[in-house]
Amino acid sequence: MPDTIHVALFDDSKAIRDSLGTLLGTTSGIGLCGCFPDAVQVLEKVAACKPDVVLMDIDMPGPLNGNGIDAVRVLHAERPDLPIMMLTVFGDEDRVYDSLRAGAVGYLLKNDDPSSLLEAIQDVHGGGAPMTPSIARKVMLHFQRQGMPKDAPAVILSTREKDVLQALVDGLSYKMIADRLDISFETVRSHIKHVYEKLHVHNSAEAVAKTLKGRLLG
Amino acid sequence: MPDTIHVALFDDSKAIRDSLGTLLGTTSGIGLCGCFPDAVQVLEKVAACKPDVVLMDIDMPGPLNGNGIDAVRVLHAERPDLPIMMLTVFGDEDRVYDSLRAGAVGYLLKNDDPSSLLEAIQDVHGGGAPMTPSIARKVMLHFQRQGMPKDAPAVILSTREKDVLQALVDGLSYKMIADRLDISFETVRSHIKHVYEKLHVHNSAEAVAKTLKGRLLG
DNA sequence: GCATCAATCCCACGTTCGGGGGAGGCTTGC
DNA sequence: GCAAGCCTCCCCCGAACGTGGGATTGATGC
Repeated sequence: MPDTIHVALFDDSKAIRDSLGTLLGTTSGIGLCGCFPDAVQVLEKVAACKPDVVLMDIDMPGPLNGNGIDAVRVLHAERPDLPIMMLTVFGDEDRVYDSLRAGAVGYLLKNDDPSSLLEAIQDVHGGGAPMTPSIARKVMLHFQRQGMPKDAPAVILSTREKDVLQALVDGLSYKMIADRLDISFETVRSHIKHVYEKLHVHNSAEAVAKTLKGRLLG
Repeated sequence: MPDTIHVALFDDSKAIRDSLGTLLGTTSGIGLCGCFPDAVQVLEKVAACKPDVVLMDIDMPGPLNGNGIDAVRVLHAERPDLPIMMLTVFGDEDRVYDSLRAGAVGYLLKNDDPSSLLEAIQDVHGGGAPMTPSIARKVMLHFQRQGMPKDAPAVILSTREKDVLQALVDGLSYKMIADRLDISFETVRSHIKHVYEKLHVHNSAEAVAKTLKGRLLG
């Protein structure tokens, strides 16, 4: 049966392993080729059972610092073409996001209904990346941030505006900026107000982040 | 009615405008605030009808080089917080992908059933980014491509301290950080106090700068 | 058992920011 | 000439921040 999708499952919860394992093992078109309570020596385990798709619990205790994300990093580095899907619970978006950065291609909720799970596995095996809109949005933000390689500068700052922005990046307070540039406190505020408008930000931290990530300054 | 989502629709097909417009106009919780056959002067049109969400046909003729993607670019540059969703047909993945690069946050198929459309609009308005697995996978590839070289941490932050620091980099206020991490405002302040001590900084701008320059976070 | 530390929460206090105005002088370009 | 943009300065005012003290719980380590 060449069109059977072989799945390896990593989860420290026996209940999950049992229920998910049974579901996967009894579904036509999908076969459970390995089932593990931890991800130590994940490379060896994967090499042994040769899965097409890996399901990895996002929250697994173990020597790999307490979750499955490091296992994803290791596995993805070694086997970049092997799709990994995270198992998680509702509301754990930050770690899902970290997992995606580590190399996972998607995730599914442990309490999704069976048909969704199977559909997601087929999506992944078929080259897709199932994710919810809110996760997708986080990915999009980072994706678009570097979307423009060498395009227009996008934001045009005046000389003085660049000066105060640089000073912000250097961690100076408004008062210290005024001193460095030898202008009044109010002028500093005025420039910063304009910078915030142009960058579409609302505080110094965001301005600095956008500046450094977008290389707005020399 | 503060909980009504105001939608602006751009599509050159009268049939689509009529059917979609009627659907949106008659759904409670959603209001059609503008409906246009082209995207010329898109900024003015949007400014006039003040939508919460923009629906943009991906394939619209006009002076803006033949599709709605340039309109997205223009609109997103000026109004980065205004979510734009593309209207497309099945199998048009490359242009959907281009749209996402241009700043759209999601897309929907013109022949999706009405409930999916409405759900997607609500997703987008709620900060999500609805997309299909195959589109998501394309995004993921580029997203993971720019894996960063990991240097020495130099400074050891606890898990929670990294969380709040990341939130600072994202431009959030203390209040918003408390909300994101589901902890109290005071706890956020406490964590940030410790982060500042460890990084030897005295404000958020400096902390963000040191973080991004030193690659202290994943 | 005890020390340590991370993580959570609280209070008080002054300082700093952020956003909303406005205004005058200056150069640049149409 | 006049609009537009930049640079400079000023006011008000509320919200947010930074720093100084605490406290409690739980896990970890010796």
